[in-house]
Amino acid sequence: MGATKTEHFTDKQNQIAIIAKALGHPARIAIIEYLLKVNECICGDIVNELPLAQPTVSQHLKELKNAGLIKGNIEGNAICYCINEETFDILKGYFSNIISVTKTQKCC
Amino acid sequence: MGATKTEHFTDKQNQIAIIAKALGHPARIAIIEYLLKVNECICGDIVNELPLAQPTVSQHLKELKNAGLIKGNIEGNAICYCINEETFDILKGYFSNIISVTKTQKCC
DNA sequence: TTTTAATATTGCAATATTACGATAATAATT
DNA sequence: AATTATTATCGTAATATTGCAATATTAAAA
Repeated sequence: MGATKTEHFTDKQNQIAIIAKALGHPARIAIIEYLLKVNECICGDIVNELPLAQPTVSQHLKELKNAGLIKGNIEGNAICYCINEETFDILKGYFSNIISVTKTQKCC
Repeated sequence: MGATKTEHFTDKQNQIAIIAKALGHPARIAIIEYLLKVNECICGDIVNELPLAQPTVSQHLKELKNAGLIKGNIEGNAICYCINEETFDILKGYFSNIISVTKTQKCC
């Protein structure tokens, strides 16, 4: 025991959870906000911006990329990172739907 | 090492991360979707719905409540749970802003 | 081709999460 | 008062995450 019972939930539930989980760390939120500010940048820029070591930043970037929240394009020996709008659209749509349903409900 | 460096990030970044983290598990997404379907319910209903033991469900409800995603009202010896729209509004607003900014950007 | 620059990966310690059996707490019911 | 119903808490094992030093990888530059 201890491992998440992924197989008992729907693909959609797992998809939303994976994306949300990737955003569930302040460093990764800070990376997203930094990308939003500078449009695009390389890993080293983020290392200079955040109070974290290079391997740690690299790991956070990997998780954001795996969840589809950012894109990384190789440019010479560096990698250019930027936000992947599509995945944020999925989230926005998901939460918009939740809000529209709750508007018709009355809470206990 | 091992602990998140919360103090190095802004309150807003930590707030969004805490909410996202609470949604970062398929069981908690399933609980939200069930509440959305039935409007309100008690813990035992969720235990019957999900393939998880009662203490596990109780723990997940606690995390959702701590993050402000659900509300729990005592009704006799049971507790009536329902979605807390306000917190989802925060998320929707946050992601809407991200999307509107990225629309003006060009990715690498 | 050696050096430099930029990232990724490995390995590991510290910490956090997940899940559940056992048990406690609380309030209604008998 | 004893029983029942409902939920929370405790304790613990299994697993996952976080962070970083050391090292590897890759491609440009000297």
